Amino acid sequence: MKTTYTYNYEMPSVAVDCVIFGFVESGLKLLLIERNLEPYKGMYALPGGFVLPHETTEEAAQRELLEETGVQQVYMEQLYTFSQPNRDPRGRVITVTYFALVNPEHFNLQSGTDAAQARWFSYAQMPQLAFDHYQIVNKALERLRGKIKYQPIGFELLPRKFVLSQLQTLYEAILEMPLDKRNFRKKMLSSGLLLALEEKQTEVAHKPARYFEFDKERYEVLQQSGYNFEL
Amino acid sequence: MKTTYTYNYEMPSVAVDCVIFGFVESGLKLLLIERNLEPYKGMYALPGGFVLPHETTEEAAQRELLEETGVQQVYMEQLYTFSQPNRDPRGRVITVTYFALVNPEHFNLQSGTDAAQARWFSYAQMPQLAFDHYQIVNKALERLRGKIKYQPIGFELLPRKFVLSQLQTLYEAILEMPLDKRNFRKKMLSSGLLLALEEKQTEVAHKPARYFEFDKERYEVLQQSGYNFEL
DNA sequence: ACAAAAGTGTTCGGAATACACCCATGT
DNA sequence: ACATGGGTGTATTCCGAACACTTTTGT
Repeated sequence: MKTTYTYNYEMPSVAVDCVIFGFVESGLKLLLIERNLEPYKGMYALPGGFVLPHETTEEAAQRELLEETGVQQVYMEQLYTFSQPNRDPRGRVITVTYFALVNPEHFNLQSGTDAAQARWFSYAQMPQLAFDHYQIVNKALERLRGKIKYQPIGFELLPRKFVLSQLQTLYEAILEMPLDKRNFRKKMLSSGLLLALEEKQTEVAHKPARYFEFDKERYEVLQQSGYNFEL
Repeated sequence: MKTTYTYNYEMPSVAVDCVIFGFVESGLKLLLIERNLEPYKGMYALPGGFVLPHETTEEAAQRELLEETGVQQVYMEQLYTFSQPNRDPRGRVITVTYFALVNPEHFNLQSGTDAAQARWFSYAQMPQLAFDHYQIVNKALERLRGKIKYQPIGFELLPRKFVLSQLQTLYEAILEMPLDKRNFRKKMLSSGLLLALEEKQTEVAHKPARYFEFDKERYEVLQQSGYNFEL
């Protein structure tokens, strides 16, 4: 049941693009790919591609993410749909964008794969981007900042076990403001979403910190009963 | 520079659908249109249609809203993009949805126009809907409820001048919970976003209430300086 | 011993909540 | 005079913000 259709430049096609955030070297970074095809060959762009006939846009985003970076099973959420008629010089392309939070533990940019062309950039050091991707990144950042205040999504960016100061550094990086250590700990610990592990840091030149895990099951239970995480 | 591309599969087409909320007869209602074409002929559905080649999805939504209901210049916001491959029996249609808040003052369902087939329904009395429109309505309600707590969008649903009890009734209808009168007034008045008018109600069989206006300019100024409305 | 980050409590002010009666008008 | 919704103040509780010192480890 393969069919061939011809269409002229006026018909929209539908693509997806992903804004992938990672917390790398204590900073919030996003993943960009160097384009090796025209248009915008050689420029950096968001990972993405066209939606296939049998898949939802969500599935397309997951597939592209996997193909281009090797990452699977990440927190992903629909961001916004961009539809300026001239946003792609090849013709009318409407793009449904997603933002994803990846945990560096499950992630390695491997040479020899498609992901080899991918690099982490901080927002400040980001190069000029292809298409309207700069706009998309801005929208994603806005959403991430809004979201982190009332949903515990920060954990998606950290390794499974982490230390409270890492979590605080992450929040400070996203919100771009310093937070008070005692108040931050108080709020996090009292949320009941952190599972204290026995394990502590070793080989650090200071008092070793306790490791914690995010208690996802607990969060889901609490959510059912109308609980809402905040800050 | 017209180009022709060939694809091996059917390309999706792109539509828009609008969830239009109105505050009618002291209740939150949404506007549905009876379909007079197959598929789902005779069923109710959200107003919407296909995106034209030269317009953004936002423009398409505004245009459809105007064509089908005669309303212009309303608060409108992108909601979500739905892309289940089988959501439309005619073929692959991806729909970008919007939600809109209309002020009944600027709005009349006129017979003799396209809008004649439109009717207000409360969520509870809503008939079965065509396509996946029920899902879309649920998403819109969720968004409306989330949004009204931290953005002063309630005013978009009321006439230009209104009375505080109307505003409270509206909030109660959206949030589906009773609110304390004194606390509600305190918060609203202290927000600085309400402009007290000299005018009061007339011909009411009780103490006449003062009219207020939403001070939109003030809100925009406050927003610039980092202010955030809440509840 | 020193450097470096972990860990810990209390005070204060402002906001959220709960709550009940008098007022102005039309009938 | 009565019914109807408009309009008002206070006491209490809870939460966010500010703030400094001791502990544990490695070097």
